[in-house]
Formats: sequence, structure tokens, C-alpha cells
Amino acid sequence: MVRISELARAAGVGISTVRFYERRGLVVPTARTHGGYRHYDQEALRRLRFIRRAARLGFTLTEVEQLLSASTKPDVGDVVTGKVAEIEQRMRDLERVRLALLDVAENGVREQCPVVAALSD
Amino acid sequence: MVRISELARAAGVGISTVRFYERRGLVVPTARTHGGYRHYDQEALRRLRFIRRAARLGFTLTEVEQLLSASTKPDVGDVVTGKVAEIEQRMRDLERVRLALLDVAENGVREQCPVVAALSD
DNA sequence: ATGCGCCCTGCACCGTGGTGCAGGGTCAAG
DNA sequence: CTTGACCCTGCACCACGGTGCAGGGCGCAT
Repeated sequence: MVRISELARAAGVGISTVRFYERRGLVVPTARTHGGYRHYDQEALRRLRFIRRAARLGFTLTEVEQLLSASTKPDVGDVVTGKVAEIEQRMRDLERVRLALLDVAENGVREQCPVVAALSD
Repeated sequence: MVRISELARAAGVGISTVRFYERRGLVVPTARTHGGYRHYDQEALRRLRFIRRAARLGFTLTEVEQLLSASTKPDVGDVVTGKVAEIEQRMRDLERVRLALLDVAENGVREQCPVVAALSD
């Protein structure tokens, strides 16, 4: 059980950010002291790290919420399936950019820019 | 050679967005009429589509700029290498979320949420 | 019981990535 | 050469994802 400053530091975010996520319903303190201090367990740290990573992958906080709820309410299988399809599309796009960049690195630039071509159709 | 409304429609963005990207230096009109109307060729449409896709992948417009410039100035090989590493990390993270979601879809929820676990460490 | 460091709430503010509007000019079909 | 659809610039505004501050309360060691 740690307090908010320790949690924030462990996850590499600011204290205000933790409270902001709480307002969005993403990370709720495990307990509160009599005086109102937030206390968090290890699970909260895992959730926080998850949120940061997912956000850096281009998911909106609303989507992060869906990912989290999809994993605790399996009856919403459609959401999961939709997210998997989205993710697969993203991975395909990333792979094309990656190959195009490697192509540029190895072979130099050709007439038609390969990086642009990789994501344009 | 199309004008801005056609370009925007073809790329699925608003006219204001095209002009916004122009202010950011991402899509410059191929030509202007005497009266100031923008005209675009096919390359502009490719660039525009590229920008949209890359942005949806979580790249900032500044990063998109780097991707575009990396592909036309091969001497900045370091940028390319860095971007490739970033992309590979993103793909690994996405793959983990994907597998975790599939796991949820097939096996239901376990004690420790697999989606959270997939991106928490 | 007093001090120091940390925490609380509420609210205002910021950067990024757009979006919309006002007021006026352009283009091309008829 | 008019008319309607479209375009121009500049500026204001928006949502999202935070970030920071003021004013006050909590907790624990001494």
C-alpha cells in the first residue's frame, strides 16, 4: 500500500495525472485514509503502466477504458473482436512503414518515396 | 490537378485540415492559380493519406514530418534507425495486447487480468 | 502539541490537432 | 457579364490529455 506520490513515481507519471485518470475512472485508489489520503496496491501500478503504454500506442483514453473493461467483462466479446481487428490493422500499417524505412536506409531514395507509398493506399 | 475540396474528399479529411497541414509544412499545393486557388496532383493525395494513417498509428505530426523527411533525405540514417526501433517496440506491444484480448475471448477472465498484464511491465 | 512534508479539492491553464466562421475574392457555365 | 459554387485569409474556438496553483487539511516523528 503506497500513497499517490510513490505510485506516480513508480509509473513515471505526475501526481496530477494519476488524479486525472481517477476522474476518468481508469485508476481508483484501493483505499482512503480517514483523512482522505489515497492508498494504492500493486494492481493499481499495473493498471497505470498499462494505461501509459496503451496511450503511447495511439489508443485514446476511451479506448483504454474499453480494453480494460473488455478484459473484465468477457460477455462483451464483440468489443474484443473489434479491438483485435483494429490492432491487426495497426500492426500491418506499422510493418509497412518499418519495411519502407529499412528500404530507405539500405537502398537510398528512389523516385517514388517508399515510406509514403507504404501508407498511402 | 484537383482543387482543395476534391483532394480533401478523396482523402477523407476536411478542407480546413488540408490547410492546417499546409501551415505545418506537410502538404504543399503543387500550384496556385493566378487568383490564389490551390491545385494538387496525385502525389499530394498520397502524402495526405500517409499523414492520416501515420497519425492514426499514434505518431505526432512532428514525427510524421520526420518520417517524410527521412524518406527524402537518406543521409539522416539515424532518424530512420530510431524510428524503426520505435516502430518495432510498438508492434511488440500491440502483439501482446492482441494475444491478451484473444486469450480473454477464448478462455474468459482469470484472476489476473491478462490484458493489463500484457502491457504493465 | 508542534513542525514539516505530503496530501486534499477545485479550478484555471497549456499544447496538440484540428474545425468553423466572417468577410471578401475567383472561376466557369450560361 | 452575371450568378452560383467554390476558394481565399485570418482568427476564434473546440476536445483531448494532461499540468500547475491556491488555499487548506493530514500524519507522523520529535
